Amino acid sequence: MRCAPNPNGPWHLGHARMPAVIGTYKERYDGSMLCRFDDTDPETKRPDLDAYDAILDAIEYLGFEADEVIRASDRVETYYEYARGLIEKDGAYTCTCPAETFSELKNSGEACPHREKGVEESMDEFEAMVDGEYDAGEIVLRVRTDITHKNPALRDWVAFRMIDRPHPREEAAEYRCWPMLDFQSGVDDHLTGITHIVRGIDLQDSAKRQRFLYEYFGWEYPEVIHWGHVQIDAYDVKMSTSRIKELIETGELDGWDDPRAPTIASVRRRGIHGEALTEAMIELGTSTTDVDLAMSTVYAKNRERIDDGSDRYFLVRDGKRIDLSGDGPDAAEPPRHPDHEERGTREIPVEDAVLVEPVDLPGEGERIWLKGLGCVRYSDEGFAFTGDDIDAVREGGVDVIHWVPEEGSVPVRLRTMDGDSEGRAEPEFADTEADEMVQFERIGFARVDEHADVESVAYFAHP
RNA sequence: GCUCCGUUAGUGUAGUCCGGCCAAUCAUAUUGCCCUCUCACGGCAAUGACCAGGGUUCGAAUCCCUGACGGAGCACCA
Repeated sequence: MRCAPNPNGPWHLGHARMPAVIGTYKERYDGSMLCRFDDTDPETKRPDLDAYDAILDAIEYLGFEADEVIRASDRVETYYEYARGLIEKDGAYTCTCPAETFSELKNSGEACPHREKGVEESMDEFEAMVDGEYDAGEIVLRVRTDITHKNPALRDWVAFRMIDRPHPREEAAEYRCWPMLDFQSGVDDHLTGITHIVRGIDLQDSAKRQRFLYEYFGWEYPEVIHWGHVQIDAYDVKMSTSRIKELIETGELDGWDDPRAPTIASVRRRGIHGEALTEAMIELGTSTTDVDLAMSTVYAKNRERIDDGSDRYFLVRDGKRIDLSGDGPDAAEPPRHPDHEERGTREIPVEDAVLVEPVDLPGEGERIWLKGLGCVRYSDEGFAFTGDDIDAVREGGVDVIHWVPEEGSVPVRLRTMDGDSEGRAEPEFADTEADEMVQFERIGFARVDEHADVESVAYFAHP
């Protein structure tokens, strides 16, 4: 099976589906995965040189490795060879009709005058195309199918066209005559021994077009299935490479890994495991209808993977400072993980003030339990220890909240899909390492990104 | 306009090919209860679907027809 990305930019979340599915099938049926970069359009879908590696990296993140990696732009001579073969079989002809003219003829089921030209003339003109003697738009090589086919999409489609702009890859910069997807992909699928093709419904007619090619060459067409588009809830940004690129250029997104971007790089930075994404993609199946993937499914799968390993910390966002008085402990020592006593406890020293989230503030005169520390009563003087024991909580009268000490807590920027929020975390949060997953109690899981002098940065993964 | 394809709970999915075992599976979501010094994890429960109408049949989510709705292609993009 093959994954045939166009390296015209880093991947968005929808792209994860292909490697997820074919990687899973490959493992299940002992198959092989080819990653073929279909980079045959230096103009409209111009390859991005950084994207080649970024895509391979994304595949690895999703939990797979391609058995073989090839680039269509390295194989142009091969495509020329098969084009010559096709012309010899009288299966293709050069055509100088302007696109619009041909389109009108085609739609009324009429052949253009070039269709009847001889093999020799087409061959000569094709060689001239290869030699770059034409400019873009002047000439194309068409596959002779059935000009009266009831489906207009299949009538004499274009196999090669001229492109003036050099390919960004140095190795391919000299070519001016480029194959279209249907030709290139069709030839490659056969040559590389692809047995099963999975692709989007937008390419439904592709298989039908390529069958004409396979017919001429006497090849057997692979099994092919088409799936619908994936949309993901939870994002305001449309899942489109060009759209995301645009938003980054205008500065509305910080980059491909901005938490608001529906990209692989983004969820990766948030600490979502590639395998969680893969599993969610697998469960979507391969139906031809459009599907909506709920991010909550991805989160649920990720939570299964990270909950056990994520130590707990307190983070207070937009903290409100409250004085603390009365007779209480000097420090709280809550467990690092409620299910793993052996990991020990955190130490949170407290002096005479704490920060709590504004929404957690109890009403005047009411009690609240500062987790790990004790019960306090709120008044205009601040919090005062009441000396109640934990039964106050067990009996249901007092809510438990998280908090941080005013002294010693560390500033944290929490980057989320809804924008950044600022807060302070308990002192030991400073000891976590970049890339570590933590759970901010009563907030959710986050990936530690960096500890800088001014503030620490964490990326919010999910509740 | 021409040509394809699809429609099971909020979301995804199983079942549809070979009609009965389907008063429809599983996951996720939501809600409630239990556990708990987190609104995590875990346990229990509840909610919620076969697009519509005809036909065939003893029997239809499953077969046939019509309609509605949705998607895709008809590019010198992939």
